[in-house]
Amino acid sequence: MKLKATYTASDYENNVYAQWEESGYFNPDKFPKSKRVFTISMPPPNATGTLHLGHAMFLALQDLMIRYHRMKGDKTLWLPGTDHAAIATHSKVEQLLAQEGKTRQEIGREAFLQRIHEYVEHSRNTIRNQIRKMGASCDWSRERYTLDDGLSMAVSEMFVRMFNDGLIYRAQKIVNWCPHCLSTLSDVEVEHSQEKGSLFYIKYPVKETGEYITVATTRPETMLGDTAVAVHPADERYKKCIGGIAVQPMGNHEIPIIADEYVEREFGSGALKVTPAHDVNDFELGRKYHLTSLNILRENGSLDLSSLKNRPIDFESIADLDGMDRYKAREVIVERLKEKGLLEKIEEIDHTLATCYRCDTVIEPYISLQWFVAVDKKIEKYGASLKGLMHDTVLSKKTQIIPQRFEKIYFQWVDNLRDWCISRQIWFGHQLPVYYCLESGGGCGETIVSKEKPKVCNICKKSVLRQDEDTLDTWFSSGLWTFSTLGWPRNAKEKRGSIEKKGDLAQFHPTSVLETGYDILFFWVARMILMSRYALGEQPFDVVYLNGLVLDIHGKKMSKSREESIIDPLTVIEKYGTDALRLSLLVGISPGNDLRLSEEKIASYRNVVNKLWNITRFILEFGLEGEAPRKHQLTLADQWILSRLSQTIASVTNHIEGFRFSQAAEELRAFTCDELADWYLEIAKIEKGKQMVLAHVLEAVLSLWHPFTPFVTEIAYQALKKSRTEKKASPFLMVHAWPHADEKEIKEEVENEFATIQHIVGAIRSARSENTISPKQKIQAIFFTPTRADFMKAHEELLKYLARLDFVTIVEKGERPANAIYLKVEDIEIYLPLGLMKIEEERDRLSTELQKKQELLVSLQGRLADSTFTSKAPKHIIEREQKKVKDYEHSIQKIKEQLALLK
RNA sequence: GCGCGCUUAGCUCAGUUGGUUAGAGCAUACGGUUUACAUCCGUAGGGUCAGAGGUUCGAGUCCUCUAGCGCGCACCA
Repeated sequence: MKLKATYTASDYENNVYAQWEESGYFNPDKFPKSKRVFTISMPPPNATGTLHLGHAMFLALQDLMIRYHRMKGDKTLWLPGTDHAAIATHSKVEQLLAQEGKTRQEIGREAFLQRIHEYVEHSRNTIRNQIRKMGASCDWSRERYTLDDGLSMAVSEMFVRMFNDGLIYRAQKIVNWCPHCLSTLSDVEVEHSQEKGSLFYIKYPVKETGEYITVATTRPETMLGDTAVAVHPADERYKKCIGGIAVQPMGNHEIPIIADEYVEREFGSGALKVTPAHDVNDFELGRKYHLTSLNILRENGSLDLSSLKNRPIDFESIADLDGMDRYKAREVIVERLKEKGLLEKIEEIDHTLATCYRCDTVIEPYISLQWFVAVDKKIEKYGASLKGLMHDTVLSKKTQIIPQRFEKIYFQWVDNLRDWCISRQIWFGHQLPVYYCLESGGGCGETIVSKEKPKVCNICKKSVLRQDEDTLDTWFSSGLWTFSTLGWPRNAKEKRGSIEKKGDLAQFHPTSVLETGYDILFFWVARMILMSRYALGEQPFDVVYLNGLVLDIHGKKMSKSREESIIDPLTVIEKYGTDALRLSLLVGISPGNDLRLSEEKIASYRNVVNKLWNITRFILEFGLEGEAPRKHQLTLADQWILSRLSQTIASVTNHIEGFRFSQAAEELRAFTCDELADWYLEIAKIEKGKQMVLAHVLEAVLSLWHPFTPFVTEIAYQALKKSRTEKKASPFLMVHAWPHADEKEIKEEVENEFATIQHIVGAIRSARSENTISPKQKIQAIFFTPTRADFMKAHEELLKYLARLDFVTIVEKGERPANAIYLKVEDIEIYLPLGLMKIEEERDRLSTELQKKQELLVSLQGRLADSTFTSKAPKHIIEREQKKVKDYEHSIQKIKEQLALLK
């Protein structure tokens, strides 16, 4: 195979992926003998839109782990899929409909769902192909979708079980309502943002005294639903009004003035209007004081005054507000209050605004009959509540979170969790497995919770049953993801209190690692823990690795930033290759910390990929059918690279096991570029007989890189394979054994000796550069070494070549040359006698070095003179410092001598 | 209000259990057609590790406080 001089990823990647996929090695069933199992459930991308850099990052991270474990010989499953993402998909398709001038209500539930399914099928295909573009080696044969029959069945099963255990209930409560999505939202789906807003001070006449009581509110439109005014019982200002009647001026509604310690005297006017139907706290007050709840909002956020019609108020004066949008109504009401002289003032304040996480619409607290998961209720079987199970899973380290600081955040959230509202009023999703026996059909009104639609009511035996039209929170089904995808409940049998798993569920659950962005820790990770502990009594995963978010160069979320700063994965893949993109998302990052990605960074990793390519090209051009050198024929350089390779294998493996992927890659890059390419391959150009070592090192290096840059390494490996006649080659690098760190190859002495060579060469190169001696100009060098003349002689040719020397003299004793550049490496003195040398500059250089060394010596001597240091520091630290003192003293002496010679 | 994170070279960021003179990539400067790679090679410059205090023989690393930035949670209308 002839390789091109530069690696052009787009020429190869699609083809390589197709070969991998066709080979069947993505499927763990191909590895029946493996004992250890490694599983990742892929976080299902939404069934909307396309792949963005966040996806690219998690795909890169997970594929890295998956490929590493597969090469290690583990039975490795990466299960892909997509999430129906109820509200997100729903509103996306509604938007598309709107472009055609239609609404979902017009076309009806059936037709609308059909439209969604068509849309989802199309975008799922797009997503699948984009996941392939990233090189993700997931098992497509096990791909799942949250609305699959099996997964839908799991959802119903879970709902019924939780209902039967009393963990799911229906109740009338204040919920978060999104007037745009026309649905409830759970607490996590509400975002709180600090905004500037107006606090309106409104005067309510007090009936008894004819005076006014001023209330403060940010939402004047809700005053129509006021059923009380509340003050603090000890507030002197209002004491006399307590028990009286205030007149809500919009419609002259007479409402009681009550006292409760909940009211903060310092905030606003110290008096609070109570609107039980539209505020959580007011709802509580309403319950406490048996106040009426007046719902005055429609689902779309416009005013609904029907509940006021038959009340003793002046309805006519407000009738025109009916149907008006909440914000318009706010303006109108404020205007009218102004006219009546009842608006005391408007104060600008900072307050928190609750918005929908999907559409940014301001949510309304809304009284509604909804379904909830009880998180505090004790479950007999476990002797703990769902909240307790969630807390325990992380506390007891059944699941470990990386980075650890998120454990604290997790606990804080779990411990403050309130019951989870799970019913949604949208059409797309899992319809609740709840049936009502219709009274209108002559039935008893019973609520029946059942996986299948019952034929008749189990109480009255009437058969007019209607399924609840609501659908479940999308995170309810996502919560089951780790086990519903593995065949739960079919693969789990409960026997005498314990659960017996079989099939995929037995093999792959609990999964090994859950890797996702920290932004869905609560939405998803916590819910999976809840569901798995409840359904299976075990954690869904042993480790949670949380990645940071990908930001643009300005530090903004890509999803929220301006168009021009968005990097599209497909575009950069086309330009730089998938491997380069993957590296840019894997290196220089740490878990839980955000990443600012620039195109320059991707380009720089494209260069690393290209380096790998050229290393392969160079080695292959050597021809690899050489004779294996016997051990004693290995040169210093050979032994050195083998030693360094083993060290690198050990270190990279260790870092990957410890989830320090960035460090693993950096060490690998340092080995590959700085040691293998810059030193060993250069030496290979003059030392012959390196074929076996080169092939061995190349194979190991490609293997180590494979989880990071699967494409280039696979192509290189295939080329390597072709140039060898070795029988035992693997069909793909993807399933090649992970390199083994051979401890016998690690030789400290060899590394030290080679380091000496490197230092000598480095010193000479540096001196050459400082004296602007062209690299092509060969110079001569004199080495003075009383103890290492043999060593120097042995490596004379190497030094000549690397340091571009034409004449070398090695002497053990005698006079030092005057007027030469003086260098010293360990106990080897180097003199570069040169006419070109500038004496003044050399003197400056030596003086600077002398001064630096002297300063270091003084500080070292000070440390060693300190008895607390010598008595408390460990022995090896002290010895190291003592050795350094000796070295410095010697160096200083030599530099002084040399300075004297320069006169 | 409670909590978390960040602050290290011009830029983007690493830095596991405290221990050589704190690292990388990019950028910059200088020099280079050395039988892979100019997507290259060699060399160099560049840091009071945000500030103050503390623990320690020793702190970028541990503790306390302060400042700036970012984020999460939270029912003050």
